[in-house]
Amino acid sequence: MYLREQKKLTARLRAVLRDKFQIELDTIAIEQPPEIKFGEYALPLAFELARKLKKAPRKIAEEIIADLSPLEGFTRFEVAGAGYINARLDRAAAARDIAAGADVPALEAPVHSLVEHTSINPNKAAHVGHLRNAILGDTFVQLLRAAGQKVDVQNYIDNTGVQVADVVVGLMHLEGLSLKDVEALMARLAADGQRIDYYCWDLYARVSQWYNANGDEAVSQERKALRLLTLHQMEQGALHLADAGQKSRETARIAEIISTAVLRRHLETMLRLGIEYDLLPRESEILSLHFWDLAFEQLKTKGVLYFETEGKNKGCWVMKRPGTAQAAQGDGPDEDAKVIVRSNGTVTYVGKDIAYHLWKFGLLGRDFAYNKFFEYPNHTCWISAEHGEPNHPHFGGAQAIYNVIDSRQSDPQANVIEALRGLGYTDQASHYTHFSYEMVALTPRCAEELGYTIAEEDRSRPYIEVSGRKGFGVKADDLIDKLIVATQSEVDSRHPEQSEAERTQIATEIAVGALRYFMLKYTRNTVIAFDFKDALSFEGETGPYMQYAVVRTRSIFRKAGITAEQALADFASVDASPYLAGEEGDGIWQVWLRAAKTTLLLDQCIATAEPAYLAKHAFQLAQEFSNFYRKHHILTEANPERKKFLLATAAITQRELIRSLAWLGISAPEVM
RNA sequence: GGGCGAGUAGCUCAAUUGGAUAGAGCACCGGCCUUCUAAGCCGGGGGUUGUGGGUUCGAUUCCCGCCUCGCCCA
Repeated sequence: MYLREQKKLTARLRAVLRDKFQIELDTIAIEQPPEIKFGEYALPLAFELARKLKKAPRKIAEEIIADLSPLEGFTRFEVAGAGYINARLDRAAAARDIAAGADVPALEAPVHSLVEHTSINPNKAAHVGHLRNAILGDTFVQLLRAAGQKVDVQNYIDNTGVQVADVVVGLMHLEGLSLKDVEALMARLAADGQRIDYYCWDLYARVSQWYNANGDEAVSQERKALRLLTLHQMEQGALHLADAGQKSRETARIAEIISTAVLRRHLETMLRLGIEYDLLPRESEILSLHFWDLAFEQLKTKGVLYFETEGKNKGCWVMKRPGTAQAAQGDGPDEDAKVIVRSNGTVTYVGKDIAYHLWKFGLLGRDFAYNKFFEYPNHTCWISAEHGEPNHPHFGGAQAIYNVIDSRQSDPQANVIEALRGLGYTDQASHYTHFSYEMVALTPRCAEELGYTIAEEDRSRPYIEVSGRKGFGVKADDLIDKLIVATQSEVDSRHPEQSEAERTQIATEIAVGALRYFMLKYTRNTVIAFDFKDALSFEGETGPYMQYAVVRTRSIFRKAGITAEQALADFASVDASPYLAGEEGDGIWQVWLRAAKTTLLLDQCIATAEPAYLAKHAFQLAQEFSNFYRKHHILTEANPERKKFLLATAAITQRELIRSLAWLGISAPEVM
């Protein structure tokens, strides 16, 4: 309702400005007055026009107002402050409208989007930083789908990278395991109910330590050479080169076993939070299907890449960095250029990423093959393959893409976008969003709680970066387990009458709600300094607070003996105007107005790629309802008409809160 | 050295993208359970928005300088 009326208002304003002043404004700022008693919309545009028209803002505002009314749905317009135009809605009519149904955002044409998130190196357990990524990504997927978009969810897997190689080195050279031994290890871990990702977490940290060789430089070099050799063997094996040899095949096979098993664990971990994927594109197929060769041709033909013949990048294929002017002729080599193909012929990460992104937009001229990999209750997650199953969904060829990748990768991401633009794909480049976010770090106190020794200079810092290499961090499953234990004891003591299974179900929903809200309440470019005290909090601005508000509405309808839908239907015949007037009415109207803004928030979150706004919206709605709940006792209301109105207030709150929470991936239990 | 981001209440964060009296949560103090679930509500204290200038009707927001911190690139 709010968004629709807002659009109506701005459309009328444009018409008035055109007729009266012959002015077209590209954007009309619209906001809410500081207090609800001033109206629902505030327009500061008279200030802007004052200059252009050489008139006092108040005078302009008055002239505009004269032509604004009558406008259906609005009762009056008035000038306030130094020249604001405040618009008042017909509250009773608006309330009927809100009760009748949620407005859907107008969609020009259904867009096919592709969201990539999670993308954890499959060599260790997921940690809190990965949770932020996956929760942000998954929430954004829900938002896009709510707006009517067709969305593919992809989780890119770097299964042939140096991090997987490190774990392979650990298995083969620290543990001295053969391929057969690794298979036996996997079977043993499975039999003991141990998590392979946890095993790798420790091994990865040990290998990283081992490379240092206690500071013995010569030994260290030797061990790092072993890492490169292993990486090389993995690539050879992935390419099925005829001369790969037995050793490479075995190394590649171990890498595949481990990375696939760890990947499966990641999917299980994320599924605990309700996060699902459609496709897992892997680097091994980008290599074996020679995506790069096709991209390289395009890049050379269009002149995006050029062969450097001088300077430090001599012998490399390079591209100019975004924002820098094309290197001037005869002005020496562009030393700042980004190397895409090294002088030894190997392709950099950015190079492979360019090829992959051409595929995402359907511009590469080649496709993956696909196999089924993971079954969810309602759909299948596919994985890239060299030779796959004949019948598979179509992936790639998206119109808009969102890459949920932390802010440290903004430089390579910018390079990929620049390459697309250089190739002439400007439309695609402008629909390429690096959905960037800051890392999750640990507070020094949290690090000490986990048993890590903290250097003196780190102790006074607000946060310490997690490091998989050092095995320093909070594992995702550990955190989820901890949250469930905490909520479980609370639910057990509050609801002894419920069955064990029901209590566990409720505890899990609350734990997930707490975790997801915790990761979503911060705006993307805020570093989260993780602390168990904050993450395990269920009071104040938290997921459970909002779930509790919904539970209260459920309880009301249970005792009232009607459903929320009925309450809204019953409200259709009520004249709410007496209950929406005056100071008391202002307070209740606040709840209605907030509820009516959900769709506006959905729009804003998508436009800015910022889910935190919706998280805040849901919290504020819950907060306003809690306030209302205390003040107005619904079930004991004597006036039957007013009771219908109060029930409707609870019903629209419930409807909009559940809708918003669902997009955030937070469910609302029956009781808690 | 270059690029990006950040600096707001004791702490953790917001601020509708330049608008009306800068708001929440936590912590602290005081009050409210015989009424729809107290994981709640109400009240209180707490601010020179890092700093110096500039732009204008108006700046936490935009521009320039400086300071501090983080990340990326070399």
